[in-house]
Amino acid sequence: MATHSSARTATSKRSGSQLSPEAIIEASLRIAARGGDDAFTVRRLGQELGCDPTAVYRHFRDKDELLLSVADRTLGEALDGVPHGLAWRDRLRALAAESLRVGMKYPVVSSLMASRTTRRPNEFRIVELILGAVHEAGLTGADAAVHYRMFGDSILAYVGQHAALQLFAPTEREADQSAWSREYRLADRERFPRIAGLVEELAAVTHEEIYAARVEALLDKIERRAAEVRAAEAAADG
Amino acid sequence: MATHSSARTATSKRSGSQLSPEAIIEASLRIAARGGDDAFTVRRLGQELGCDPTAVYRHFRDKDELLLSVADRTLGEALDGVPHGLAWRDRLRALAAESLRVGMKYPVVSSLMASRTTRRPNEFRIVELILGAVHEAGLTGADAAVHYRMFGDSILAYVGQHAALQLFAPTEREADQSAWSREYRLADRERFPRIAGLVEELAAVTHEEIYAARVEALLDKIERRAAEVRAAEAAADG
DNA sequence: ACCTGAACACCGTTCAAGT
DNA sequence: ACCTGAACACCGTTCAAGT
Repeated sequence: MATHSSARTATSKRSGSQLSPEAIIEASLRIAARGGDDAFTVRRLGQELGCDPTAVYRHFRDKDELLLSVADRTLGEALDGVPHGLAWRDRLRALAAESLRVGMKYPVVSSLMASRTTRRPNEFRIVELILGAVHEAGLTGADAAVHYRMFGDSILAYVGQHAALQLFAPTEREADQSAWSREYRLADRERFPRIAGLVEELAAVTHEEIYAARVEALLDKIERRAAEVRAAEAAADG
Repeated sequence: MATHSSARTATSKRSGSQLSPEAIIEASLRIAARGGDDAFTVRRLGQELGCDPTAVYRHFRDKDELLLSVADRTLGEALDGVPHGLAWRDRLRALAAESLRVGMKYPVVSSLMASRTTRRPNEFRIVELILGAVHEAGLTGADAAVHYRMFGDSILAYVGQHAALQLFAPTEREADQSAWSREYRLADRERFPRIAGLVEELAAVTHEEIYAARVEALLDKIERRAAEVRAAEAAADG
């Protein structure tokens, strides 16, 4: 009896099952979605799994390797939200929207992945999707490659930026966000006439508007580049 | 004599001068530019200043307040690199280039600022510059505000993304970066035909090309939106 | 008035010890 | 074969004590 007493006091612990990479990834997603200061710490993960924090190192070389696996899961979740049968522009638009939605669901993950590649299956699927879309738009070869990177890297950066903001302690986030309606409202009209003249408009801009403008800028660029190439080829042929 | 012995053994310490916010900011810039794992830690800063690490808290409420002051200095450095007399497009292009250059000079700072505002003088100057440029492009009111945010936030996100990548330990950065020439080269041709077909082009894309495509996409968007508004106004007038 | 330095509550990770 | 838990080398920050 004495030998089981510590297991007794934490009845949720272990539940008889062995730890597995799968279980660790799923627990990571749960705590990442729950948010908070310790949204993705090894100790919090051990708590969620009901085991010693360091047990994770039996299944993943280090926390970074776990992060990449977890992140690839979130990429899959975003991908699954993109409907089939859309034309290239709507397909990329949907991918951008899903990436933001899922990214905000697991902000600690997307903020850490803003400049990373998972090099795992779901990333391959997303790359294939974007390459298919830019091909459908009319880009080939090096043009397709550059514009794929432009789109993919930008979405990653935007989502990571949004997510990092959400991770902030509410008080600091508020200070950063309310800058437009507070500090900027007090800007010296002599030195900063443009700011002074647009103070109301600057305070009224929403994240949705900004994200839409960013995504549309990228889609427009792909479309225009394809038109440029077509025009050049027509000129060469004629 | 005994009372001075500890000061003796560290002759570079204090050098008689009081600590000041200025001195702390400049020391922060020096260690941030030098890079490394402890590029911006309180302990490393104390070492650089030749004083106890916690002395910094006499002059800044916390590390975040110091970060914002340091970041605003880097914004000023970027701004000073933008030549006068350029037309709006070249002015924004120059700002984007200088932001990247300075951001990579202090990667630890720009990676931390990717989703932040400093709410300090040099940020006001940059906002004024961008607003002036979009106004020159032909945007007014809410359009000017949204497209300013689109441009400003995107540059911040791109530079932060680049900087975060550079901060990585070389081995991990290499793994992430070489993905295109390693993992992706091994992609299954059946499942990922687009990737397989563009493997060489994907591996050959440079950061400079990607950054140029991203920036030009934003500039094009501003120009096209202005043209749209002009066309709508002409239609309403005629 | 300002700086010091021990201390606290955290991190990720290692490793000898358990089972 | 796998997990445990003490320990290590770090963080940012607080606070009583020095000068």
